[in-house]
Amino acid sequence: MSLNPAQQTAVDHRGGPLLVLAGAGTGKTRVITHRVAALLDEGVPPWRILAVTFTNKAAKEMRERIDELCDGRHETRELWVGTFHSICARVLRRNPEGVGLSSHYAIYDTSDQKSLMKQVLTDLGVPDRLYTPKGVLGHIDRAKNQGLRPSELDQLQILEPVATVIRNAYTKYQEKLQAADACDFGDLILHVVTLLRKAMKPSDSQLADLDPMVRMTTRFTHVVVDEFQDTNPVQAEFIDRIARNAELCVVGDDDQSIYGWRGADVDQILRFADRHDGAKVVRLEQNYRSTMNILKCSDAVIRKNSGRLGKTLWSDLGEGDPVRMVRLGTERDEARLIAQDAHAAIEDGTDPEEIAVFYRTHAMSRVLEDEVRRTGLSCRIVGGVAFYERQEVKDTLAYLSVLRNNSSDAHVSRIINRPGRGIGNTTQTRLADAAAKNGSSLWDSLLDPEAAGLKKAAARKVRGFVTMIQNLRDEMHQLPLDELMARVIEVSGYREMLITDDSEESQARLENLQELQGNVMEFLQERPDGTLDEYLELVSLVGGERSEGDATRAINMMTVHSAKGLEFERVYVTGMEERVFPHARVLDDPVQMEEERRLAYVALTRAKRMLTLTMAARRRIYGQTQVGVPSRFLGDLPRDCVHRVGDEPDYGGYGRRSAHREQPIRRQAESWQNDIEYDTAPDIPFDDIPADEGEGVPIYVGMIVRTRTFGDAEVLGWSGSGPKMKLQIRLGNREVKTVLASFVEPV
DNA sequence: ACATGTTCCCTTTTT
DNA sequence: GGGAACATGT
Repeated sequence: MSLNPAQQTAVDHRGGPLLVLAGAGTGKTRVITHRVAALLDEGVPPWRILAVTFTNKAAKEMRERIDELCDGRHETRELWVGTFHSICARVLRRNPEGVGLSSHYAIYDTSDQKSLMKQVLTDLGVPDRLYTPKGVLGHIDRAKNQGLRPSELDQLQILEPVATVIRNAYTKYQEKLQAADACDFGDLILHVVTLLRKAMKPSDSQLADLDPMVRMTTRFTHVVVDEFQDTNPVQAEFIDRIARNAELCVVGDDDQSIYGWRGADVDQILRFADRHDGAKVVRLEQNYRSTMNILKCSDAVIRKNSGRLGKTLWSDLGEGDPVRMVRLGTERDEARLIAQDAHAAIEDGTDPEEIAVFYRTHAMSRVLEDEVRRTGLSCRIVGGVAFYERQEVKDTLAYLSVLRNNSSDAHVSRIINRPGRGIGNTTQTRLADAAAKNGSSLWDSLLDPEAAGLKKAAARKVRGFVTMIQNLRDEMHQLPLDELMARVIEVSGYREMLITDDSEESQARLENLQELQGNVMEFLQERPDGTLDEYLELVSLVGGERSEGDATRAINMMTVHSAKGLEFERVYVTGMEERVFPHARVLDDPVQMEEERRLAYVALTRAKRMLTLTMAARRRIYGQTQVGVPSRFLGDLPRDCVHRVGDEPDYGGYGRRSAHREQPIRRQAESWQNDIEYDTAPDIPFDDIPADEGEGVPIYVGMIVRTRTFGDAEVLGWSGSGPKMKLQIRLGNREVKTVLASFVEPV
């Protein structure tokens, strides 16, 4: 299939900045890959081209598709294709000294960050009920996303006295990171930007030619950025600086900006044309993915946002089936319905890989996974508890990390007593205190355990640990990576521990370690001379994305966020309820609500042929039963594109749940397969659902009740029934509480 | 030092 | 409902 005129224009444009506004499914990736291939064909050396994406998956796909297009004509291995984070890690690995790191620097993930910050807050003697590691890190992260260092923190306009605490914590946190020869995700970008800023003003122009960072700013003649709407200010600065001598082409869709919470700023794309003189703007509006019914629904949702660049997608794939909107009793029913419907579709010949189930939060995945598996289908959870987050995997990687960088306390303390070797809490605390007193690393204090005040027995155990690491370190230089990892698992006693403990869980962990070893071998196959540093960098950055090792054809399940960029024949979007999607936390913030709307837009536009939106009348959310008020997004859908399916109106309270659970779902699913329309509940999505019956006054969400202790409050949900019924209520000061229903009375 | 019990938060979304 | 951090008991 050849490119359409707009796509061709975007591929061909040369000589100035280019902004491609690419709606969902309009062939954005095609444009990028064709553009890169065309550049190569014109004779641009591959190492002068940089392509940046947001996820590793996207990077991988892009590289593969470029490879395909080039068909061996060019040395595509020399192309720089990667995520912001992996590109920056790569630059940093080559020039770490400028920001005080060694070339063995470790990359801290969220839990490493937290344990470090906990230490910082303790050192600073900050009241720990007021400042949680997570909260403080949130501020710091925000600062880093904007390219701000501790001294520039006032630009965030945090109020005193919080600002002072944050500033001190930020400063100290960076000191500790540096002492640990480590950096966090935010630093990867910010450090490189810092280096690039310095490189921009070389003091001596002759030396400048030799400075690797200066060369970095002139290296690339073509830079392409995907998903530009998701860039935050530092990332944008990084691009500007790295592309100083390059033709810059950014591709994105303001309607799909869903990472505002991570510091992404839609302004980057909205103002691109203003900031880059003579920028050409190309709009891609022909959608090759979805039927018109799906597009009309998507458009109806996104149209309500303000401040859009604006575009209208069209497709010549026909009207297609109506979008299905289904209300069910509980989240269990919802899951079951999806499982059965998917099952039926697969029996009709649909490829399971072309089926996807989306949810707003990870927590919702359990029930869905459960029911899908129960119908005998295999499913793949994309993201979620990532492989590299597993304890045994993290431990093994921590061992490897300590082998070449023992200054990272977080890693040393992670493995010092795992598997258990009798170095308990007391001992560890003593060692940590000694390290703190000497201003040295934890590892240094292990070298002289007596100095830390340890008794003989404890000191001997510590020595044993140190010797073990040192022996492994000696082996490190002689062994290939895969064998080294095997040695670590063996010598550390990890394998033995898992075998001894004969539980199912240990078995699974053992298998995970085997998978990890397979993973190293894969790495070595791809990069035969790959180093330990490179491997650890790779796994730290690949983080969330689970290895796609299992080749079984399975249904895909994921959050809406991780669905971006993907497409499926058949899509189910679950939890279409107020407080779920849109999420409860955005209800009173119009800005975040717009992002939520874009998120819904992303969800709907993933579907090619069949889109099903489901909601549950009652849903358990951390133990609490919440009443499902239909999502406002459902209300936005044009009625003539939608086919509504509701179970029989069920105005029973939660107490009747078990009776309800017996049959309706099966009946429902059959009704679909027989294509019988259910029109019994025409207006479901827009009615409030009365809740409890038979227990005196009916209770419903949004009802105002009076309490003796807290005053008037709004009912958010309930759990239990009869005298044990509990209500979740929001007080006048917005605080949420759970109280016994008997404590309140209607106003 | 480890096993067991208890409380507390939690949950938006990811590199 | 559930996992992690803390507390207490052996």
